[in-house]
Amino acid sequence: MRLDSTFYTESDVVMMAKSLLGKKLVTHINGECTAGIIVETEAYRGHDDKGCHANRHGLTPRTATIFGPCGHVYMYICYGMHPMLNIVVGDSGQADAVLVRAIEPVYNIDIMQRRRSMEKLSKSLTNGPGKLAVSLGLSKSQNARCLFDEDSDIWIENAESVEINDIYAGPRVGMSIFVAECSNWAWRFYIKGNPWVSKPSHIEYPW
DNA sequence: CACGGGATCGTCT
DNA sequence: GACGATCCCGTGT
Repeated sequence: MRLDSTFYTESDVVMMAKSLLGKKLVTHINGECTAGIIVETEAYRGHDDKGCHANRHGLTPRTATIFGPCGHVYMYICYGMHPMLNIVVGDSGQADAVLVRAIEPVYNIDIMQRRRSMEKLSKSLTNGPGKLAVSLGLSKSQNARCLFDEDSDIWIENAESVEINDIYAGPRVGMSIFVAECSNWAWRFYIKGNPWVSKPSHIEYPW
């Protein structure tokens, strides 16, 4: 059962980044269904966060999706080749989004491996934002897709319940600590001890 | 396992 | 024309 529009009415992007942990992310692309449990996320907030595309560039053709309605997907290409999956948070005009940084593969894992050209199963299948997007068959063509439309090719389902004590928080990845003070914000969240998390953080904040 | 460099191109200046 | 919310592979330990 895909989560309906009410799940996406949470307007606090940091709360949403934590709520998404333990949820099942499902795609149905080219007739192939694959899924993984979200184990790592990052929050990006438009109005005061220099790490957020919407803040750095304002409203442009690319960032328009972030300024659009909640529950839609913001896909963009990083470093010219890596697709990134984000979930838009907040009503139109509120330019916030959650980056999905890692999933634990759970359904049709062999198909996910094929998409990544991986013969043997290892954590490298989905322990990074570009990797998980490719494993799920996602590309920029899913940009602005609605997660709660019944005929959408990507959606989210309830799966595991994650206690607040099982969540770690730390600084986001890829933010230069010398450029902006928001690089210190502990807006990267992951399930404590999960082996599919993208990279260990040396500065971790248990609750 | 840690580190470093190269790949590669859409997007914005 | 420069710059990434990254990944992969090579090298060295």
